[in-house]
Amino acid sequence: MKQKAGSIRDIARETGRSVATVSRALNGSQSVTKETRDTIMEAVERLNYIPNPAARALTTKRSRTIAAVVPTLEHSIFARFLSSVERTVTQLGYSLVIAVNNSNLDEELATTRKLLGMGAEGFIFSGAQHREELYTLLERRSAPYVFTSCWDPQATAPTIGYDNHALARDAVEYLYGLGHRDIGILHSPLATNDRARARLDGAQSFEAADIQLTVCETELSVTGGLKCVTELLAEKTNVTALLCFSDVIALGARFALDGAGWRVPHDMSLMGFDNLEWSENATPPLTTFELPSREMGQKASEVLIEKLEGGKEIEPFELYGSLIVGGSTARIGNG
Amino acid sequence: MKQKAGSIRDIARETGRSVATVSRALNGSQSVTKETRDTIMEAVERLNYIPNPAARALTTKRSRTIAAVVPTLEHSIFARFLSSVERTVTQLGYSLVIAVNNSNLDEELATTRKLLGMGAEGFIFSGAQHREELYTLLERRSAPYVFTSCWDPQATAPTIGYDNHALARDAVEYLYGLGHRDIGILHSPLATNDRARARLDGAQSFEAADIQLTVCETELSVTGGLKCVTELLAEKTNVTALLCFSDVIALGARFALDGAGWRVPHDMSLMGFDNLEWSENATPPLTTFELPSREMGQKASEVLIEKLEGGKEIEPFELYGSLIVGGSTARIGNG
DNA sequence: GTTGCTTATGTAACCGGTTACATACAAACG
DNA sequence: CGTTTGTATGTAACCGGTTACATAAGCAAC
Repeated sequence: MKQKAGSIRDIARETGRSVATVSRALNGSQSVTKETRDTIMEAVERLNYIPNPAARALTTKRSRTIAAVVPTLEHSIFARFLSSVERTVTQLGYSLVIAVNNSNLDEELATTRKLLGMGAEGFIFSGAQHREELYTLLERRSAPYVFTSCWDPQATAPTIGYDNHALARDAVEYLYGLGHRDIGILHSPLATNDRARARLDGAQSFEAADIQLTVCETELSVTGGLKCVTELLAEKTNVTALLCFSDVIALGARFALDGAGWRVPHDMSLMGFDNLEWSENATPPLTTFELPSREMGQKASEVLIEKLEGGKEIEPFELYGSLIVGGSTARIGNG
Repeated sequence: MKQKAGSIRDIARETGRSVATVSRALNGSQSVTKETRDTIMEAVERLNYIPNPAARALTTKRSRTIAAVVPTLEHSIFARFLSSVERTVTQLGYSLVIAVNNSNLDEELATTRKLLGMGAEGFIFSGAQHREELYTLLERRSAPYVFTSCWDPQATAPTIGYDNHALARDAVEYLYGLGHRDIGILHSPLATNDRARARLDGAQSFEAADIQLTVCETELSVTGGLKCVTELLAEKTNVTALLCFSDVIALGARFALDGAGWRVPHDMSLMGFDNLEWSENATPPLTTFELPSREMGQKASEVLIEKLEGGKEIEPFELYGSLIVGGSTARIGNG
């Protein structure tokens, strides 16, 4: 039935060496004759031996596993980020365990406990807002962790990400610069997401006597954006530009505008956040922010692993988004 | 520095019981007095003890880890699938390790070897086309595995998925039924993807004397669809309907049509595959196939875990897609 | 009060690696 | 030639759980 997977002692017996020598050969210690090593490797190959990871982890106290906890997998922005985490982690000889917290901090805490109990050594979280117990738990186990998708040097753990507040402020400034004075802001739910909150705060921090912001909270989805804009258009509105804090919402907004016969950017400027793949291909292409998700995934993985390998302290690291100007925004009056 | 995480012997010492009793209490054996159990649990709580997963895995020979190997994480269709795998696996007390093979079978083989060496017990792959060595490897370690996103009772491993061939054939039949005789087919690369191949074969298996298929291979992306259709429109074409084997490609196609001033469905019918979130919200909504990704993720996880727990053999399982008729396709002449 | 049975707990072996320390043998040196 | 030094390998303890088996205590039955 379940044949016991060959152990290091089988290889030792097979080659007439001791387990210590086999172990050394496998781990590339240089105090092993080339000849011995070859004999051993040949047997390993032939018997298709794979060292038992649990046994190895037990002695070395290393599982070489990184855990990433994200709010959801349903949005490509996280998929893109995770893809880069996966690549980096794999390249460095680690594995990636992925868990979803459904934007629920208590669920996140429980999940993290499970992940620790599963052997995860380092943790990547989204955002800087978490349960106190989470920190206690991780610190007691001295597991390093970082926060991503945000930038805040004061946070409990090192943040590896971009400054949502500043980016949102820049977005408003950009629209203001084009002459827009009455701007609609579409953001995803604030309750469970400190990044959304930071963006909204950032937008509102832009000061000008004659600016007017109409804020609308909606579900983070195409449908959400669509509904929200449909409602907005139903009432008489003076809004000349829509700033969506996610391209997904912007796509919904775009559909709503199309459906109502509003032309972009002639009748309404439209701006997003994330630079998803479709954004640059839309007609007109969407003005949006390119967020450094890939760099973020890579950097977060690297610093965690450096910390695990060399004990090197993790420093917060700021990444920068860049404004991508597409044809979906226009100077007012010039639409 | 790295304080040694408390062990079961610490709990034993703390409570004045033996390690065996502590272990029994933790694992819910009923031959432990309620009183003893309470004492132990209290100490566990107080000292924040988490059993060492490696030690546990070493004796029980169980890691409770499932691995999912997908071609890429960059497409939401996989994210949606994985999201459901993650949920199911977590609910059943397992963890999910995710690996990406970049649509490369050799990379997949190497990755799988690594995952085995990391302790994964069960495997979920995409498609039914893999290296021979993969099967040998998994069988030698008697690790159960399933193929998803396809349906083929003859495959090397149980398939949990839908019949791409039949779905594609149905799609062509549907368009034919609307009067379309000259249909453009946009599919993703065949070389590395047996699902794409099955869909194309399925489309071509629809027999009618007067039907004409124009086949075009393109990258699986918005840009891919856009380029492909732009080229198609550049030359004079009689195609009246475009069938895209992915909604992502269909979105690119849609942008190309918009850009060239072709109205959907008046000048061109457009049909996709996947039913991504934006599809139903587009104006007009996209005609597409809803693929049961979530059910697939759930089912695949369940059968693997049942096999691991109870040794219950895994049976192939067919899931069904359903045609979603949107306004993007119309009877010819009625556009 | 001896025997037998049940139940709660303890002792110690074991899982499969890694590694400190011991050993054996060869080359180098005086 | 004896001693030193260095290199390749072996022996055995250890990591932190689980569990077969041993033991002890409690209780009923004769």
